[in-house]
Amino acid sequence: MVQTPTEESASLPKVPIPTLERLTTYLRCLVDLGASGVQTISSAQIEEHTRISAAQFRKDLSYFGEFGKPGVGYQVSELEARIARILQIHKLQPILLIGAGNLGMALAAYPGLEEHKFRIVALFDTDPHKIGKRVHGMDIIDFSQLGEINEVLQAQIAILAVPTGAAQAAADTAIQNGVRALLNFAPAPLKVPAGVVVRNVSFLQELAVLSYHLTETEKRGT
Amino acid sequence: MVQTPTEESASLPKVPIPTLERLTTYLRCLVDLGASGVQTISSAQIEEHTRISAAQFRKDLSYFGEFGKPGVGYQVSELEARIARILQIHKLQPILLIGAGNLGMALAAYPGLEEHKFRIVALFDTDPHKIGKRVHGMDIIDFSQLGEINEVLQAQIAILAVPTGAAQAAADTAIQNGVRALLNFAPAPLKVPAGVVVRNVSFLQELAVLSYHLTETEKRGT
DNA sequence: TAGATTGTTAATCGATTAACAATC
DNA sequence: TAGATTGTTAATCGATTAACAATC
Repeated sequence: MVQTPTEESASLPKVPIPTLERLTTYLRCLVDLGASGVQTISSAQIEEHTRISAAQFRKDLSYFGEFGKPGVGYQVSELEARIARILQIHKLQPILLIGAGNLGMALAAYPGLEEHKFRIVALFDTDPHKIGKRVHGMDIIDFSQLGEINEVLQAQIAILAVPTGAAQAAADTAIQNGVRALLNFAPAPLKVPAGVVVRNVSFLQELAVLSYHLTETEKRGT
Repeated sequence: MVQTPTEESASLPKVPIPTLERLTTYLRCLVDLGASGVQTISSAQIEEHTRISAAQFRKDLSYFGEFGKPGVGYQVSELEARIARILQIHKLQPILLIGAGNLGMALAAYPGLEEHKFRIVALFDTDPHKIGKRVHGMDIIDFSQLGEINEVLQAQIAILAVPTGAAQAAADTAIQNGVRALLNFAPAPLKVPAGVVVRNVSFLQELAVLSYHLTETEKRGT
């Protein structure tokens, strides 16, 4: 397997979103295995640990090149490094956090982010009572200063933890100032220009799906 | 259109998860429209508001019965009520919240839950420093008392906002005491018996997908 | 070489989109 | 009746699963 120069770009085979989501699961599994001294693993072992089928694992990796040796398996440390690189979290990934309410604060305090090379580098709010306060080693900054701040920080990812009504405006400002990817916690469908990616997280949606299944399983059981 | 007795059960046509997720979007849209006095809407208007195609909307509804009148459209109030019923949020849906850390507290404080008929009825933790404290009108209860508490409360949904290492044990206890649906914030794949539903929320997964797309859009752009 | 396990191709499954007959 | 819009069927698209030739 020769290290082709444009391994991950080439002809852009369009990676399915579910594949990208599973990549983080593999990565976590590899980190754990590596920490416990395992050097080499097979796709069958990945299946045991993650409950994701061996076939699915191999198919997922195939979007990005070749990673293993037939008859042998995968080298844990190499695979780990390459997946991290694919997800752009081999180096620290700076993030703007907009909204210093309950959710924003909880996210700012979440240690898992740093472990995965995501770092919240600035925390914005519009509430004068909050601006200037220190949270988790960061000052809460006036949202109107986002532009000048991000000229320095150059973050491309922003988390929106603002009320529904403020989400679109916050997104617009972020995008105007260099942000190209948004994690949106407000239950409002954002309009963004081409080239900007949005992922929505909705607790209500998740709970509603669960709630529906309560009746479903009831019926099947009876 | 005759109101068949078992409209939503019948032959269990297996509703796709994406359909259930979109149901909450329709519901929110209908609530908004209803509040602004709209009586009747067409699937085309739903598309305008939600960016979900009219065809998709009609297909989604078709899993649950007939809701509209050809040539006329849908009655907002009726459709709203029926979707709420499908999702089991026409009545208050009680929820146990396990873990009173930053995330747990933020969720306990989230007003959106009550608006959608979800109510956190008890908040558990194992930390003696937290037990007994009052948060948002609720006492933080010793996790070991979950069983006796839920004998009274009879909640079937639990939110797990605990550290990764504690997730499986917390899930097991919850399930032993009547919980049949879990919203899991820990990045660990839970093992649960048949009949129990789990939804996982992973900020890291979301951020990783975004992070990947930064390079992708770069390449396409160039 | 024989056994193991990969990467990939083909078959299956499921969800979305498009088209249209039924009906208000 | 003519126009609008539904619910459903068929066509398309995309992701997952299974099978296997290539290869260490």
